[in-house]
Amino acid sequence: MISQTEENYLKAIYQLSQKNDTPISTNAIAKQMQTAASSVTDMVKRLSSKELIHYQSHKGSTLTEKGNIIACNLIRKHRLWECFLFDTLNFTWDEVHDIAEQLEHIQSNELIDRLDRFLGYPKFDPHGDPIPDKDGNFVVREQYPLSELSEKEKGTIVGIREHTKSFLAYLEQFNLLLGQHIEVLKIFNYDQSVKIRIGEHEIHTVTQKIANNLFIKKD
Amino acid sequence: MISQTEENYLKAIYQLSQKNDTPISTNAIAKQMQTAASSVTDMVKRLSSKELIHYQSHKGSTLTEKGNIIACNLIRKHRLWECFLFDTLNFTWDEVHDIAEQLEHIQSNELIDRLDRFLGYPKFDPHGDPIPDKDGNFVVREQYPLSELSEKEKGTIVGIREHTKSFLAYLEQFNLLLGQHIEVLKIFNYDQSVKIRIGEHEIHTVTQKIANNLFIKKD
DNA sequence: AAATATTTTTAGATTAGTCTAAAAATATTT
DNA sequence: AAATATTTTTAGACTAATCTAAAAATATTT
Ligand SMILES: [Mn+2]
Ligand SMILES: [Mn+2]
Ligand SMILES: [Mn+2]
Ligand SMILES: [Mn+2]
Repeated sequence: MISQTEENYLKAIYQLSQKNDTPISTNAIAKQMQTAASSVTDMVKRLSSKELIHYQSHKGSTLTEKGNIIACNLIRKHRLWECFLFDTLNFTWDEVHDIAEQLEHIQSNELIDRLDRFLGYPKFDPHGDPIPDKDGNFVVREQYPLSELSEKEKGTIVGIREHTKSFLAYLEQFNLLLGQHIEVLKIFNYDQSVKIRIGEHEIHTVTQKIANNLFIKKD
Repeated sequence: MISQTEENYLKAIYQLSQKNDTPISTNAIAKQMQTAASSVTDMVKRLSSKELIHYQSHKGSTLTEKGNIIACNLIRKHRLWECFLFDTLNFTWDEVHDIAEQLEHIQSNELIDRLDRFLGYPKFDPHGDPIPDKDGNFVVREQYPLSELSEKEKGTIVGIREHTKSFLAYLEQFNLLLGQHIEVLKIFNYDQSVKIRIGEHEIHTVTQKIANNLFIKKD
């Protein structure tokens, strides 16, 4: 059996591997998990002996096939529970993550299958992140950071790069929610800020930082 | 903070206290929790130091006000999750308990409030057991074991005394499910077995043991 | 009341997961 | 190439939760 703690380490390694193609350093895991590096060394040895990761002293860790399946399934469970919390129980998108962190560890394949069916086999979670199917396949979607669109281009908000509470709160404030239609009205050369129309009426100018963290599907 | 293990001990003590009005013995807890008695001694000392139970060496344990609130809330969560699994995800009543054992430990009052609302504030779980409200109040229901009904009496199945898989499987087999209307046709003096009509047409004779474990609300 | 049986606690060990401080290995700068 | 800085591992300790075996306390039988 695999413990919740072990699962969390596998997930951390999985997530760090998305950004980075090289083996994941002990320090990087420590930072992600908010633990001491020495704790990580202990844990990667254990995970390695269970053949869930490849680990070489001083050279970092990568998931094995087995480890990858577990991590991917954890992501699947996390995101399906986020859908449930958002769609069914009407939590807001900034509230769902913390509860899903707990729910993702519930052990029952049947439960996840039935939850998936109940939710209508969603392909994306409330943050626009793709939900892998049972075999770990993700839907890929053509999307661009808002900062890469040109003036006059139109599209729909489909995802976000950052998931911090403060970013989510900002977006909520200005109604920059998933599914909103936007049009790029003007790009200011001076600081790369972007003036957009949100929905039918609202006009708002966002900084380059915001524009960089908002994913748009072009119409 | 209180750990899942501590919660499970509190629940065990709570449940044993329902049947028994005296302090709960270390051995009784050990049996319920399927652990060594020495492990229980360690744990009751810890729970006592946290003021969740009253414990005196060699004299047993009882819940404090604080411990009782936690245990009761755990029961509430367990039963609400069972409702969700049964009503919303269409699990059968013999499947829900094991998954609810895990779900009951999810920490979020907001989640339970919303789940309660979503389910329509149910008063009883899929086994007919009452669901305490936020303040720990249970609905009391006038019910009798089938074995206490007389010939010709009619009623509705509203609960069960035993919760074992084999008992649930038996009841399912003969359609003796919650909400079914029954009528006592004949009580056999010889072995106290009871011939009943189930619903409109079915006729079945149950042993005294079965009759004793089925709760009926008289019409 | 003494002997015997049962229950409960203590003693001592183990495992998972964590920490701090020191040592060792690797990377960077001079 | 040597000195310095950074990263990683080791050493040793701690807590929660568990166990077995032995000791102590309590209950039952004779
Ligand atoms: Mn999340
Ligand atoms: Mn998400
Ligand atoms: Mn149950
Ligand atoms: Mn139940």
